[in-house]
Formats: sequence, C-alpha cells, structure tokens
Amino acid sequence: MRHRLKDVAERAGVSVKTVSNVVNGYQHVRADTRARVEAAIVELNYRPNLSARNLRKGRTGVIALAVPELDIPYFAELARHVVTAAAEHGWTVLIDQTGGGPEQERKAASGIGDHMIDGLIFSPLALTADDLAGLDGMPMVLLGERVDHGPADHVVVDNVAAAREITAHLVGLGRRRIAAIGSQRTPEGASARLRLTGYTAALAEAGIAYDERLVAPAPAWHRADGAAAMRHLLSTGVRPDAVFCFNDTLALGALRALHESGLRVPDDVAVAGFDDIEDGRFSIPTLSTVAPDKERIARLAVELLADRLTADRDAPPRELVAPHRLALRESAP
Amino acid sequence: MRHRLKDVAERAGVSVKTVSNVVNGYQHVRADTRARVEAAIVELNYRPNLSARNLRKGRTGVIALAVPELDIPYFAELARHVVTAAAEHGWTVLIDQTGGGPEQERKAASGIGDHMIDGLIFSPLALTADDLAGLDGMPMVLLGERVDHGPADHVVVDNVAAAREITAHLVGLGRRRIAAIGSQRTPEGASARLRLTGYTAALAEAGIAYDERLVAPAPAWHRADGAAAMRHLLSTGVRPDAVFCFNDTLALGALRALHESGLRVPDDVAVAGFDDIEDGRFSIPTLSTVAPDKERIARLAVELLADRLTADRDAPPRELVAPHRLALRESAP
DNA sequence: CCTGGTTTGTACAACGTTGTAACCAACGAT
DNA sequence: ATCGTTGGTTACAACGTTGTACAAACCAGG
Repeated sequence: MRHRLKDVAERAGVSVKTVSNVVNGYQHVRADTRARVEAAIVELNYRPNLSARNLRKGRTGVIALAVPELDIPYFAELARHVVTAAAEHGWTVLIDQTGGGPEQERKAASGIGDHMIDGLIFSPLALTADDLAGLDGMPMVLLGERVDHGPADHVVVDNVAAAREITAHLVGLGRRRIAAIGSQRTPEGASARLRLTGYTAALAEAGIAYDERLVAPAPAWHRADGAAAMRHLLSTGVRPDAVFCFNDTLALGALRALHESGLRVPDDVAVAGFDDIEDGRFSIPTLSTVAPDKERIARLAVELLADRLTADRDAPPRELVAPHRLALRESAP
Repeated sequence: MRHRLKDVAERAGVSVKTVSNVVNGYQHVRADTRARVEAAIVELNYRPNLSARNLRKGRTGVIALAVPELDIPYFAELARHVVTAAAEHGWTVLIDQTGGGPEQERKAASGIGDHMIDGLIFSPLALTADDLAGLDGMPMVLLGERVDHGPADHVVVDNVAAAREITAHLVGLGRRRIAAIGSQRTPEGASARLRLTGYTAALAEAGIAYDERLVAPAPAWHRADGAAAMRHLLSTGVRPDAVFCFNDTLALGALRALHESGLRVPDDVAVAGFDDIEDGRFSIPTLSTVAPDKERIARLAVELLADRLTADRDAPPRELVAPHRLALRESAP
C-alpha cells in the first residue's frame, strides 16, 4: 500500500507538518524528532505524492522537450544531452514527439501545457510566431531557426556561417560543380533556407556561378530523401564533383546512391553533411560534416529555461548562438 | 492568467460541478447550459489543471518508457512506436534514460514511481528480479529478456530462434568460419547469452565445431565496440568468412573495420546484424539482419499495460512473443 | 524571576478537481 | 391528489501536500 504523510506522522508521533518539514529539509527540527520521523519514513517506504505536491506548489519539476521525430539521430542525440543537462537542475524531461506537421506541433505546444509542465524546450519545424502566441506565457526555449521574432528565448547555431564554411572547404578541395541537397520551399524549411544562403554565399566568394540545376530539394531530411535527390542529380546529367547535404542523414543517403551508381567518394564526388551524428563517424566513407556543439546547445537551452523560471519571467527574449566546427573526414578530407 | 473551473462557472452562471460535468462529458446536462459553459470555456481558454485532477483521480495519464540510451537507434525507433501506441490509449509517454547501469536503473524504476506515473514500460539491461520487487506493485511491462521469472508482464522476441536462423543463413551461404561479435559475461548480458545460444545451436546443427576464438566480446553494443571487436578478430589470425553481430550498431562498426582492412563484404566476409535499424538499409553494403517487429513490440507492451491498469491488477504475469523475420540485404544476401 | 527572542512544533486553510449525496422540478402512474 | 422516477443541478467533502499563523517550550541576560 501507498502511505501518506499522515501515516508517517502517526507512526512517529508527530504532526503531519513536522513530517513535511523533515521531508523538505526544514532547518528547525530537533535531532531526535528528525530521527524518529526518518525512521518512520524508511519503515513505511514513504514517497511523497507528487500530484499533491505539484498542486500545492504550482510547479511540477517536469519540463518537456518537443522534437519532430525521435528516430532522427540528431534529435535523439540532442534529447540525450537535454535529459542530462536537465537532471543537473533536478528536472525530469518529458519527451514529446510532434511529427513535425503544423497541426501536431501546435497541439504539442499548447496541449502539453495543461499544468503538467513547468517549461518547454521546443525544436519546431513548422511553427509560426502566431502559434506560439496562444501559449499563455508558458516558459519556453526554442531550438533551431528563429520563428520570426517570436516572444521566446532561442538557441541557434549560425547556419549561414556554418554552411558557408563547409561549402568553402569543398571549394578548397578544388571542386567547382558543387551541388546542394535538401532545399525546401515550404514554411518549415527555415534551416534549409539559411543553409542554402550560406552555400550560395560561399560560391559567390569563390567566383563560382550559381547553377540552379545543382540544387536538389528534399521533402524530408531522411536517408531515403538524400538517396533519391542524389539519383535525381545524377540522372539529369549535370555531373557534380561535390555535394553539400543539408544534414547528415541526407548525406548518408547520397553516399548510398553514389555507391550504387559506381562513383567513388571522394575521388569522383566529395560529400559533406551537417549535424555530426554518430553514424557519420563509421559510414563508408566516413562523413565530413558541420559539427554543432549539441551538448552546448542542450545546456544553454536548459539554462535559459531555468533563468526564465526562477528570475525575470518578463525579461526580453534572449538569443544564444552555440558554437560549431567542421569535422573533416574521408568523404571530403 | 490561468483560469479555473470556478472562473468558468461564474462566467457561465452555473456551479463548479456543472462545468466539471461538461468538461468530462457527463450525459445529463441541458443543451443550453452545456452551450453556455462551453462558450465560457472557450472565452477563458480554460484548461483543466492536471495535477489537481490527478490528485483527485489517483491517475496521471502518463506512462513512462525507460530505456538504456536514447541515441541507440533501436531504442529511438522503439520509443517512437511506443509513443504512437500510447497516444491511441490517451496516454502521454515520459521517456526516461537510465544509462543502463544497475544503480541508475534501480533509481529509474523506483524513483519514477513517485505518483507521477500510472505504469512503466521498461527495457532493462542490468535489473534483477530483486530490484523489481521494491516497486510496490507499480504496473510494469518489461521489454527484452526476462528477468529471472519476475512478477511483471513481458514482451520478448525469440532471441535464440532468431539468432539460430540468421546464423543458419550464413551457413547456407557456404560459410564455415562464422564469428560472433557481442558476447558478454556480465549480468547485463542476457540478450547476449540468448543470441550466443542460438548461434552455437545453428553451428551444431550444421556440424560445425564451435571455436571459442571466433567469439568476440563487446562491452557495450556501440559502433566503436563492433569495430574494435572486428579488428581484434582480424588481428588474431583466425580469419572468419562471416560474422554475426549481436546488434546492428556492432555490425556497422564491423563493416567499417573490415573496410579499413581492405576486406570485401560479402565476398571475403559476410556480415549479419540484429535489430533492423534504419541505418542498415543505407549502409555500404546494406546490412542483412534480424528484423524484430518493433511496432508490434510497442503495441503489445502498451496493451499489456492497459490490461494491467484497467482489469485484473493481480492476474498472473503474461509473456508475449513478438514476431521477427530475416531482412536479407547485401552484406549477407 | 521576569523579559524578550529564538527554536520547535502544531492547527488550519488552501491548491483545483471530482465523487457522493442530496435537492428541486417535472413527469407519468397509481 | 399522491407517489415514485428521472433529469438537471448543486453543496460538500475529500485527494495529499505545504504556507501561514500561532502556541509552546526553551534560552539567555537583566
């Protein structure tokens, strides 16, 4: 059976509140009373009822992390770091899978808020500032692209700079016909737009003409999409000598398609990705990529949320930039 | 501001309980009262306080899924399916990352139970039956190997049979020096033991002598461990012509090590894995593997938990076996 | 021995919800 | 006319916890 403060109190011969005080580490409890209470707690294997505590305190000790898909390695790795960082603040993380659609994201953002959650770390794809407005001031930190200039805190990586750097690296390898995989025209494609901007900037700096035929769209950023886009590029006859894929799973798909068509990487075509997921360190060939500091991103997000919860709830929203670096491996050494 | 039943009641000119009745879909509410209340709910953007509801009802509507590591693709994919299946029952899933150590798992199993959770789906590595005993009857479904004959419901795949089948397939390819990667002597290695059993059984059936030197241990089942184990096998001079890796990430690591040593897969060495993770469908070469029906596993687990919660809390524990099949691809066609 | 402060403990009332019991009206059956 | 029955609504009391206010016990210093 489950025991309550009352049971412990009776057993220890004190009042309910005294037990509560012991449980909460209140200072002024005589040593022997405290000992009696603690003994009773152990004997009864007492555990506080969190629902009751939450009701009373108005805090739940749970924050949510909402990501589009858990089985996209980038989000899984990110989730791990967030869980770790949150644990240091004594929070439990409720991981929510939005699916990435606008409707589901809206639902996740608002529906979750039903008092189960103290705050939210949200990695939105489709969400607009309007959607966020309906959140009744739920403390929130956004990851990834800014949603217009929404009212929420933000952790980003400098997508444009990163994309420019990795593209410039491909240029530095002597490549001139550099393709891009992953462009998106939909509103969800904020990351895609920024990375495309960086790509074109790097080409311009190198004096290479932008060729629309070298830019392949990808509806989602899964391996299958990367493979399909690569096959499409190869079929059109515009033979690239390098490809910058807007994330690593796209790149792994592209590697696969290149392999199937008998092209060698990096000899015939160099390949670069974005995210630095674990897979890319063991793929054949290993993957050159932009490595955002995921641990840092997670830590910053949790700290922003912590500030928002404890200190100024109405402070102006902050935007922090997490560092990135290039991880150069076999596919574009 | 956050509104309460009371606010809605005042606005609609009814009692708190009537609003509660409307919210909970109680039948006997006059159409016009219901309309008035619903209007007030919308106007105030009322959301029930779940902590209060939970306190009152003794249920939270949240189940936990505890897995060793989120960024192991198998668990991420499984998590996705569990979230989906749970949503159909109206549950939210709190995903917990145990880290796989005995101490942390114990903590996850017991600590989580602080009334935040109606039930638990647990994929333990290190847990023993004793650990589970301390759980005060928290409804629980275990995934993976049975923990002795613990008191909890169980969803498993037939590891022995599956390992036997995939090994037999390697035999069928004409391979005779078939290595195994992933054996573990630790108590956490229940899956490893079962898969090793299936492997040896298949060898015995084929009349192939068991060679201890062909069995490589792996402390964890990550890509790096697979690569290291493969390198070790190759360095000892016992040249295998096939490898059965106890999971896919090990196999991907092994592929990498084989590539580095200049061996061709499957020509020189055939490689097979276990789990059928997404990566294996795009690796070079694509990976032959045992494909457990992850969606089914998740669905069964959720349903077992649902039964346990609604019906007989004291029914004898059940064990369900989820189906598997062989997914034969390039690495061992 | 009193005074005034601190320490230690208690009673009570919330937090927001829902189950129970009860009430009042309107109804058809006796 | 009287009696149940049903539909619609309400008041009240819980669920288990903690903040507030206060009482009792204790400790110094005069």
